[in-house]
Amino acid sequence: MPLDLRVDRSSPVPLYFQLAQQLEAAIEQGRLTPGSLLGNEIELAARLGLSRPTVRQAIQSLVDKGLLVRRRGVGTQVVHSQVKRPLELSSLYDDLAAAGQRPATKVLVNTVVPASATVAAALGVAEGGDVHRVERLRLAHGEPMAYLINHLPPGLLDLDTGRLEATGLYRLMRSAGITLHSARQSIGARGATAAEAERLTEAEGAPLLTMQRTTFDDTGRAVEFGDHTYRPTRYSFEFQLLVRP
Amino acid sequence: MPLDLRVDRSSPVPLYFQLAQQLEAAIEQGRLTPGSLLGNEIELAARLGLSRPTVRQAIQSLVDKGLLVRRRGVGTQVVHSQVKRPLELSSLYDDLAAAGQRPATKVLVNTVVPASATVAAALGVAEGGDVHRVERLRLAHGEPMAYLINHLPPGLLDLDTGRLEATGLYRLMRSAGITLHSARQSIGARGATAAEAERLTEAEGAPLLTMQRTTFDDTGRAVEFGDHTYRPTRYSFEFQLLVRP
DNA sequence: TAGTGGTCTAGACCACACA
DNA sequence: GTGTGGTCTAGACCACTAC
Repeated sequence: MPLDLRVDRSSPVPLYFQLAQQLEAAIEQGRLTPGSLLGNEIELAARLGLSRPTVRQAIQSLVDKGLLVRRRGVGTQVVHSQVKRPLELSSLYDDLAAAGQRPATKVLVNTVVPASATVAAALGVAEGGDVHRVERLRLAHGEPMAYLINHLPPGLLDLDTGRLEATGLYRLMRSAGITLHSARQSIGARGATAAEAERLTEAEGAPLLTMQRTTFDDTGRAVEFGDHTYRPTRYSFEFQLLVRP
Repeated sequence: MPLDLRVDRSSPVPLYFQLAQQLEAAIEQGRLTPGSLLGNEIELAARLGLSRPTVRQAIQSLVDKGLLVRRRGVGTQVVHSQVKRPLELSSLYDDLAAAGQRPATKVLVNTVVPASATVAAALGVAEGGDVHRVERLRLAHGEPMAYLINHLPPGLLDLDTGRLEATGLYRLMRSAGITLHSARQSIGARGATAAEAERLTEAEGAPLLTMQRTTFDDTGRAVEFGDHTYRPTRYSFEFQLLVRP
């Protein structure tokens, strides 16, 4: 049975987007099986009463997501799954909540401090100038999982301790109207210092997973610099990435 | 002075691609400065003798790369730098060579073995069936940096030890006509076992950075499963990522 | 109000894969 | 040869931003 696709021209949602959503849902629900051909663009456009460029735009967005593959002379095929979500700038809090881990946050430090050389360089502010410093302990099922140190430029955000404990930093930023654009990350490992060990209830010298990240908004301004340590027995970085064509 | 843009209609290179390349080069060379407006699409199209959709396609490709930002009612701006390269599926060998680290590879194992349960699940082959197993020690400046264990489905590739020592595994795959599509990665940390410690000239229990990765081609077939350990004093994962809009 | 990007149309010709 | 996606055109109207 052919797919039941239709678009609503009275909706404010763009036509290509409506089509892309329906195709994605069909793939997710298995109504479009991996490896199957989508049917050619011209016929699909005619069937839906759309122009070919509009149909192409819908298909292209799913190709960009890695769900479809196009081959000239062959057709458009559904990728043999394995693809779920590309790497994205998600907060640890949301990741944990999505995994059903009942995350909790304890804000241990929330203050304004003079910027160290490292922080100043990362945020593009003057050394010794004011920056927000936040230190948080992230727990799952009551067990410490990560220790998060973040620095933010002054005046960017109202960092309320209560809200920091109820949600993630990125969610706070987005709801403050900040458009996140890109981030530069470095992931490594090292032995825990005595202070780190105590915070995370590990032994001194125990292996820790570390991440440093600077996040930029769409004007190129650095909006956050994070220095995080994770207990590797409790957390690892899982992600999917697509090969640029 | 306005940008000197031009397209060659006799070239087999698509017009939108020619334009995108020139804009990207202008950004990279600073002839288009961060924050500057690109000028509206209709005028740009008229100036180049192109249609607006073609110009839009060029601009869109740079937006996807994170180099430009479009705002309705405002215009198209060059992002305030910081953006260099998105996360991509590169080989450690190429990364090291690009950083001028004179990488070297010692192939320690290159044979066919029966698939373990883990390998069989990752590659989608029968447990106990034949798979290629490759173990390599990666060195930089003569120092061990990583120990790489890879499994590949049988018959996919001619795994010549000489070529494995001269280049990276991904380069070999691509030159064999395999179209890499996506990969699923997990990055973590743990203490070194006695065997791992000896391979990497570390102490037993020393922190190691670990990565497991399964790579898929565009038909959805798993083409490689890697289990790698890195010396965190010598290597960390550095990458940039873009926020999906 | 003026200017921008966002969406959409109805065609056209070409390059490539496959039988 | 036939069918597919890849590229390109010359318009149109709309939504949002800034003044």
